[in-house]
Amino acid sequence: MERSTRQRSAIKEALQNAGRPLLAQEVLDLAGQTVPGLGIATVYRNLKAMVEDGTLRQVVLPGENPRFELGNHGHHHHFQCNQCQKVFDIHSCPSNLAMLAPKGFRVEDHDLTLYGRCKDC
Amino acid sequence: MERSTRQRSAIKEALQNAGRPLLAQEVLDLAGQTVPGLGIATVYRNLKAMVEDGTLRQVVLPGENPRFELGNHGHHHHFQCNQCQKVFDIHSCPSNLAMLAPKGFRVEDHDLTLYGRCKDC
DNA sequence: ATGATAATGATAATACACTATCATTAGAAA
DNA sequence: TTTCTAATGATAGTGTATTATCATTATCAT
Repeated sequence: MERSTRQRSAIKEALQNAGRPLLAQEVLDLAGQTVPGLGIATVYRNLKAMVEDGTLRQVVLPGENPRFELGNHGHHHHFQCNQCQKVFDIHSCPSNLAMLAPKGFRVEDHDLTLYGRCKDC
Repeated sequence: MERSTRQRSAIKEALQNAGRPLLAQEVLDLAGQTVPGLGIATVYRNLKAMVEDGTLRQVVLPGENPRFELGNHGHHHHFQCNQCQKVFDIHSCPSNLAMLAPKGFRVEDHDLTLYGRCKDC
């Protein structure tokens, strides 16, 4: 992570352009259009490094492989399309979730995933 | 699944007594107290069969291996303790989640996980 | 432009949850 | 109790996402 490379730029650009969390394989497919021959090892290496330095954040949905999105978003949730399986950001958030927990349980955080049809499906 | 065995009974009993979703390994640990020598293959075999016949349901939280709980609960959500990692049922459910989705997205279902400290931690 | 070395790409290796295999054990019908 | 065979337990095998290895390439300070 000391030198700037075409590969790393293409990976970050792919995430920016997509505007939604991408699987490692999706990153390879998209960034690979900019940098032909891009290797999957390079994708994993850079995704990992960018998560560690805070550039990216991992998005893990139930039963799914990790996805990656830019790390400069605030707290938000996700929507997964039942048809195309793509994941989208939802920038609103329900309140009062803490009161759902049983007595004696302290709520510190939450994860919410909505499922349905995206606007393209 | 045609004969009744001590192993299968112990597995189902472990889930009933726990009253919360268990990992396959947790099922082995608990049911293994009733049936010494219980094998992990038997646990997986029976969990799979019981999910298929509806006796059990799989509970998958983000980044976690599948857990199993009795299948006769209605729609509900889960709470995971940040300390002991155990998962508990939450039998209430927030409403109006559908309105969180962007225009053009149709919401059909949702998953909610609360995180924090359970009453024992 | 050159040299030092970080980064890449191909692919072998790893990790690990889960499944298949198969000899042995044990339900349950007769 | 005998017999048939489903079920079990030990363990080898599998699938697959991710990581390590290493020869080669390309960045960038000089």
